[in-house]
Parts: sequence; C-alpha cells; structure tokens
Amino acid sequence: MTYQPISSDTSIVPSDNTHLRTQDSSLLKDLNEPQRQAIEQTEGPLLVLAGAGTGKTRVLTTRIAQLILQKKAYPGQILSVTFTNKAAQEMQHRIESLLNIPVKGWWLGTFHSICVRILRRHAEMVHRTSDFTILDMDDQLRLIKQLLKAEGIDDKRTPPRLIMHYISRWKDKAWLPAKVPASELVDDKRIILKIYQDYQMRLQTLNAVDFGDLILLVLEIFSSHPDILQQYQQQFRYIMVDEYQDTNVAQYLWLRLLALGSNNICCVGDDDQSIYGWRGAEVTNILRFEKDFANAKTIRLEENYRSTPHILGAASGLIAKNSTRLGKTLWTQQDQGDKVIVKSVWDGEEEARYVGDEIESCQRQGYKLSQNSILVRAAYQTREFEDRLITLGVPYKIVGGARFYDRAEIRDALAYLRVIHQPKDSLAFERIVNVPRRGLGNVAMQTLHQYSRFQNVSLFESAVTLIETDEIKNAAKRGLQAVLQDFGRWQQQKATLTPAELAQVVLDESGYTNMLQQDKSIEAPGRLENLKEFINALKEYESLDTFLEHVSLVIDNAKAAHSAQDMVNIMTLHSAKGLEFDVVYLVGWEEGLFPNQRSLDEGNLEEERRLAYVGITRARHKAYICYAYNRCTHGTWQVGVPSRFIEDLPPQHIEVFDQRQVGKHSFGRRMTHPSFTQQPHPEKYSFNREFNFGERVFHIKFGYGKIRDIQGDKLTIDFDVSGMKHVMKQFIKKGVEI
DNA sequence: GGTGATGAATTTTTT
DNA sequence: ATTCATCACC
Repeated sequence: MTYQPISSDTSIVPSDNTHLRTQDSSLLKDLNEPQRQAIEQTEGPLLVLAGAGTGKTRVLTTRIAQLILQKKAYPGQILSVTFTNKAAQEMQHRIESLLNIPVKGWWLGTFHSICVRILRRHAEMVHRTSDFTILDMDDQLRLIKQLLKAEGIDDKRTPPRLIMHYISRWKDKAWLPAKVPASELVDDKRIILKIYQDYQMRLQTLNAVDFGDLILLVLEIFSSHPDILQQYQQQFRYIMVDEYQDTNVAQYLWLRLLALGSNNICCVGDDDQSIYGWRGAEVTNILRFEKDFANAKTIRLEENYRSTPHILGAASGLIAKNSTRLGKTLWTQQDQGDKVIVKSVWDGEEEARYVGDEIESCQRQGYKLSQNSILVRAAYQTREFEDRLITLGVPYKIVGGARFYDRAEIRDALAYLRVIHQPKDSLAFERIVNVPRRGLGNVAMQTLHQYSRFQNVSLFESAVTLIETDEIKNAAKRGLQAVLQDFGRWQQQKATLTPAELAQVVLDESGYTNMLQQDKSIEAPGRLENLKEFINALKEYESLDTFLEHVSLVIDNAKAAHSAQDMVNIMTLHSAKGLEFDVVYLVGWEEGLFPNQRSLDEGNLEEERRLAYVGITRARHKAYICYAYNRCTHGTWQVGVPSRFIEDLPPQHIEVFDQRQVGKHSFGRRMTHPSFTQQPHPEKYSFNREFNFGERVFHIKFGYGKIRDIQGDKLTIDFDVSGMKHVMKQFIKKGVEI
C-alpha cells in the first residue's frame, strides 16, 4: 500500500530549514536528564509520568519541534491531542515560537476537534452529511425531554438529566445502545436504554451528533472501514497525547487503533492528577499503559520547578495515602520557604475574612493580586469570598463559571443562526420558534412534534408541510407562517451578508431586539449589551459555518478575562488544574464538603484526595488550608469536622493555627489568636442529621412516618397518611418536633 | 396562552 | 438561600 496523505492542508517543512531555528542543542538546552530522554526517545510507546510543575508542556512541544527539525516527520504526520482548547492553544503558541513557523492545519487539537475534522470527511458512513450539527448539553436535554414525552414516560421517575448522564457515561465507555451490557440493565436502566436508542435514531434524523458521538462515530468508521483506518494509521507516524490520565475508554480505543500503525505513541500524564473520573475518565488507562503497549518505556519527570519543599512535602505526604498509583517522588532545588498554613475558623464568614486579610497582607509583601487564588470545592462556595472581597474593595474574578455562550439570549441568537445554517436542526428551531412570542402554544407545538416524529422529518419540514393544511390554526398559523417566511428570506441573505450583519438583521427582523427593549426587567439591558458583544465577536468570522463550529467546539471562557486589571482569582479546584499561583487558599476542608458527601457515600476518596493534591501543588510560595467549625449550607447550619485530608498532611510541613486544641490532631502548636470564648449555640444548629432505622420522623409535606430504609442521604419512609415514599434526608426532621 | 405561587433539589465541568 | 420547574389560575 502506498502512502496516501489524507490531508490536503498539510503544512510542509521547507527543505531548507536552517532559517527556522535554533540548533538542536539550543532546543535541548536547560532541560534536565529525564526531560531530554523523553524528547529523544521518539520511537515506540512511551509514557511520560509528569508530576505537577515538572515541565510537561515544554517536553511535549520540544518533542514535536524536534521531530520536525530532525525530519522524522512532516507536521501533517504528527497527531497531538489535548483535552481542552486552552491546552491546545498553549501548545500551538509554544511550537510556533520554537520553530518560528505557523502551525495552522497541523493535527494538533482536542480529541473532539480532531474527530470533527475526520468525521466531516466521512460523515456519510455514519449516515450524516458533512454539515452535521454538534449538540451541546442544552440541546441534548431538550431532545431527551421530547423523547420521554413521546414514549409517555414519567420524567419524575427517570429525570432527563439522569438519562443524559447515563448516555454520556455509556458513550465514554464506547457503548452504543447495542453494546450496553445486560449486567448494566438493572432498575430504570432499561428505560434509559430505550431512550438512548430513540435518542441515537433521532440524532441521525436531525443530522446531528453529540460530543460523545464525535469520538464514537469515528471509532465506528475505523472499525467498519479498515482501509480508512489504515490511511490514518499510515499518516500519523507520531502520536502525542496530553493529560493521558483523563482519557475515557472511547478515547483510549481510538488512540489504540491509530497507534497500531506506527506504534510511536507518547502519552504524557500524571495519575495523581486524575480528577475527572466522574465524567468517564479512567485512571486505569494510565495505570496499565505498560501492559497495553508492548515494550513501552516509562520516564518519570520528578524535578519540580514550581513549589517550595514544604509545599511539595505536604502534597506528597497527602497523595502517598492513595493506594492505586504508579508512584513518583517530586523534589526541588528551591529553598525551604514557608510551611503550609492550616487554619481553623469559626464559620464561613470568618473564613472569608481571614482569607481577605491574608490576601491584603500578601499584597503588602509585594505579591500581585492575580498571584492569589482561592480554590473552592464547589462553585457555590465562591459567594462568601466575593462578598468579603467586595467589602474590602479588592478586585477579583471568578474563573470558569457561567460562560458567555451559555447565556439565554446568546443561545437564542445562536439558535436562529443554526436554523438558517441547518434547517434540520430541530432543537434550535424549537428553542426560538416562539421566542419572541408568535402565538404558538402547547397545542401547535404538539402537532408539529407529532408530525415530525411520525414522518421522521425535522420540525422545520413539518412546519412547512403543516402550514399548508388546517392542522395548525389561527394565531399559531399566522405566527408560524410569518417566521417561516422570515427564515426563507434570511437563508437567501446568508449568501450576501457577513455573519455579523446577518445576525443583526435576524435579531431586528425577528422581533427579538424589540422584545428585549420592551422588557422592563432589570436583566433586559444587560442582555441587549450581551447581544451587542455577540455581534462584535461575530465580526471575526467570515462564514457562518466556521463560526458555528467554533462556538460548539472551540470557544472557551477566556473571553471573560478581557479586563487586564490585577485581580484575585476565585475558582473551583477542578478549574485550577494546570494553573499555578504564588499564593493559594484552599478553603472549606471539612468532612462532607471536602471530601464531599457524595464521594464519602460512594467511597471514592482517592479521586477526592487527588483533587486535594492538585490544589496544594498549584502553589509556588504559600499555601493556606482552612476549615470552619460551623458551616451554613443551603440554609441550614451544620457542625464542621476537619477534613481527613488535614490529618494526611505530614506535621513537619505544616503550621497549625487552631483555636481549639483538638488532641486527636497534633494541632495547636502555635496560637496566633486567643481561644474563642464563644461556644456553639446548640439550638441554632441542626444536630439531628443522623437517623436510625425504625425512627419516627416528620416531613413537611407527608407528615409523620417511620423510617423503613436508609441509603446514604436517601430515606425510605412509611408515612401514616401517604404510605411509602423515598425522601432526601435534609427534608426530614425528628418526629418529636413541630 | 401568560402569570404568580408553590415545591423540590442542590458537586466537580470540558468537549 | 436560591434557583428552577410545574401547576393552578386568570
């Protein structure tokens, strides 16, 4: 078989490449020995176990640059996959500055963007056309709700979110409906599978795919068309994977298939930083790399360039408590630095005050605000810190969080553009067909849905057909007719207008702008502002197609960081992965919060501990760990027990400031504050969180009953009046009160 | 078909 | 506490 490049857009290295660099030696300058080995070991399977802050990205990018300079491969023959767009962009920039050539058209991107590229070429093999739509979670949920309705299934018993979750997890495992094992199908899972089947069929009709499909359908093509697989295997002489510990089964299978060609696969990752198991990532992929790939080599990057020895020591001691790990010993040449500060506080409010004070103190010591980061376990924890920083007048930003493109008005605008681009996109059509109001109510929508299901056509096509009949009446008919006409006109204009102009026309002519102008709620002006910004963002794009693809796959929240002001960062531990800060505040280290209740219930503490490890290793100079004795969550006060992770920290690397000399922990070696004279107010806090089998309890709606079963937070209660019910623990009170 | 009241849930998040 | 969804009512 002759080598056939699949890619027409492959960049070629100029034959005289002396001008684009830099000697080999300068590329490898300043690398430590394991780093150099990882770069020079180009042939065969290689696992690079890269601890936090050990120069992982540098190794990856230098390795790619080296392959090209040594003419081992053309850029088009190197496949480099990452998880996030941010990581992909970072790699692109660094390679560009290493080689001084643009990396446009290279096979460097996220799993999903690379799969889209492949899938668009072979879409017909999986019954799509190349302009298929990529659904996001909003669309998925909408679709699932429709299917439940069509099947007449109660969405209380099988909530759409739960179904979506299972579908995603099954896809992570590369299980299309036919492959879901029988052992999986207990309880309501049969119903979920039925919906999954409907869902897949519906996606085909809609010419759509979801995120999981991007990987799965490519896998499907590879396994049903060996010739195509072979082309890609031959093309990709070198494969590089970032954050390998985050791959799911489907991605693993995908990589395996491609790597069967050259066998040159280099996976970089850190088993200790695997924190995405809850969305399908399999740590086992990295744990068994050496078994999966024959003659695999493993190189450990253990010299840390980020943190002080005390911070590293605290982190290492903590992670050592995990049993399933490959094992690494991080070390650094840096000076000792400060010990990790472990600080107890009375409650969440004091915690926020303490952190605020320390931030100001660090600022006085010369640390930039942007070098301070508050890391929370759950997003809702950010509020107390925001309040405090506002009071102090300290600028801050929430990293991650709600994204621009998730806002309702932006999604509406997008939905209009999606329908213009792809009328079969029924989910987009459904979203905006009655926004602004056009007189279409439940009845009219039901009629459309029924016809669409029955005829297996899109909602748009159904609308076009039914408008000629008397199925839809009066106001609904007039409204629908008008909007169909509008869409016909906009589709014409798509050819002549830029995406930004088109969007402006659509928003104005559809009445959307007008609707917001009439809206006198406080949010309306902000929404109009957002739409302006949306139009502005659109100006960067030449065609609607490329824009829509970017929206679904590439656009990240980086946009929100437009203000260049020096600001404190607040974010979840998850979104902190891959980042580093001089000073890190790890807050809310209490049992039930961190580790959170769910992990405790499921006994999944190792991943939670890895999250703690990720948190500590973000810090360059200073790390603070806080826990509160009292915490108010969801409106109820609970007594806080210090996180078990605090006990995992080696005493020689921490300094404890605890108002209570809790003997069990070796706390209280040094006191900065006098002990609290305050005592908890028992009547103020709910101590009755624990229930026993057979106990008499009270529910605000169902009244009195007896506990028949207890499963974690879920209780089964036989109520006097309404019989057996499953109820969450927090809605239950001891039977004697009220 | 639109509006206000009532009830239930409530991690982590990228693509 | 707060948000989101549903349901009764206009």
